[in-house]
Amino acid sequence: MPELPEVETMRRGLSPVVGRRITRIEKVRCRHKPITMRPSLAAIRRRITGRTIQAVERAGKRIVLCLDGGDRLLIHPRMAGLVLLHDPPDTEHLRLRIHLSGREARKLLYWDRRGLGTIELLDAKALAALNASGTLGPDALQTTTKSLRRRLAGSRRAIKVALLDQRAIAGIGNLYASEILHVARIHPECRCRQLTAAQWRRLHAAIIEVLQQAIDLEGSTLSDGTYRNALNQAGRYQNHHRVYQRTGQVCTTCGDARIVRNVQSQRSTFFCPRCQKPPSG
DNA sequence: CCCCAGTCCTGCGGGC
DNA sequence: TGCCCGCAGGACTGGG
Repeated sequence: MPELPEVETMRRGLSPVVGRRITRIEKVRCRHKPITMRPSLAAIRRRITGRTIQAVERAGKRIVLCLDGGDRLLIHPRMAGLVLLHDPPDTEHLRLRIHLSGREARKLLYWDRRGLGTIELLDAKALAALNASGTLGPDALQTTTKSLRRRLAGSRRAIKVALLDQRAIAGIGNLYASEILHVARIHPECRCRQLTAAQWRRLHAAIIEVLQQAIDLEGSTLSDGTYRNALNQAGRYQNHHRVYQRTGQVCTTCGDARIVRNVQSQRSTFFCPRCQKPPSG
């Protein structure tokens, strides 16, 4: 499931497309339901064919292709989407080929096993409106202890649930939320309001540490094998998971308690009951 | 403000 | 062996 580290890895892998012109957008024949595109594929095609990709950025869990003239193509892989330069995992779920000028890396591919991903074209005005709407909070890697507190400390929500709120902080998903809280030694059911100054500092440090290490190891490829980088290679951070999908296994930090799974907001949470003390009261 | 259930979508694994 | 069901969860929506 692409979260910040996986999307950042994809973004880095896409650097060869910078400076290229979009020559053709090809919808791949696919037996599955088409993915959501806004506006329609035809309209996107009309507007961006012939444009040059000036930069590849990331906004939370979205890849942003910055085009000359100010338009932005936002690719949001959601659960099972990949943005690739070569060799998709299979051809059955290949959705889109964006043909580019130049000699190498002439195709930017969008592959999506579940089809939950979305592709949106925004002009400068729509982009400004999106930024103003607060739909997408500040990037998790750009937060400070102070900004984290300012955005979350007043909430009555459990910290695990709040970390998943992209309006508060962008980029953290279900996997990294559990990992981050374990590093920070904070129980996932602690209410934001009850966290101490020391806990906020540890939380911020853990966000940076976990996300940065995961980026260094090119993200997590789970047993379903879906996530790959832009060159269709697996990540390596899954070998460093402390709690995620480790229910019943001994915690590697305390070497004593076993990892517990519970459900918050209909989502699995994993934690160590010894390292992460439950909230008092 | 916040919570919850439902929705989108497909593949996979468990149970029978 | 095959079928059905539930699960995976990011983001959004509608109702409370």
